[in-house]
Amino acid sequence: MVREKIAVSELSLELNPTPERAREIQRQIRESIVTEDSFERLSTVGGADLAVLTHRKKLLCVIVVLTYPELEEIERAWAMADETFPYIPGYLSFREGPAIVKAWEKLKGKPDVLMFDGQGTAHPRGVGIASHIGVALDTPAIGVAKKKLFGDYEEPASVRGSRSGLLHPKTGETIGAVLRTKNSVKPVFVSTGHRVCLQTAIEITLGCWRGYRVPEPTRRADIYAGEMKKSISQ
DNA sequence: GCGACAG
DNA sequence: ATCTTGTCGC
Repeated sequence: MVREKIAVSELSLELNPTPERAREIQRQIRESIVTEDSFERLSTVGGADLAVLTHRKKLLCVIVVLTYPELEEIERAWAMADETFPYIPGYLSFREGPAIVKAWEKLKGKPDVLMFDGQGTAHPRGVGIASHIGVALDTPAIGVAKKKLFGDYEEPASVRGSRSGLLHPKTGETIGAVLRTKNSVKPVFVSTGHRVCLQTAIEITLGCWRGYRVPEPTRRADIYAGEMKKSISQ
């Protein structure tokens, strides 16, 4: 069983996989995704985001850790990784994963749940970045994307907290939720990453609200990544 | 062949 | 993601 965990981690760290290889990795990762709550406590929430250093061909990842539900920052870590994979819809984790894992390893304390700027199970093959990295790190994770990648849905009511199901186009299975985090503002797409059920992922997303559409963990990480990028490229 | 298409 | 000023609405 220990051997298996190590094997999964190695899969996630594989760089520059061919399209076929990437699909094979996703098939295997998918089997390890846990869609039910599996964590002891929920007193901290982490948020990860990246900035691209185009000229240096590097990806800068920042992960912030906030207390929950107070949302007070207790740690911030960052790391840079070479840009070894292009952005291809459906394969985002292969591009951003390396930088995220490096930043994760720099954290003194790991958050109880990690929030990603992207999909979890709301993915063509059920393995969005939140699920892929969540499994690789074997940590609770949720996906909160600003746009849809896959699935059918109806617009949720305009009042904050309203939601509608994000369904698989073929099977009709619920793969995520379209959630209104702020009145009269475009909704976000929430889905299970790993070890957190959809219902809990929605609750956490709403619990991380500080008045903006994007929840605090990811929003803060995005701000810090942007500031760092600016100071570095000057 | 024509749209859709996380960051 | 990134490039970018003003502008419309609550």
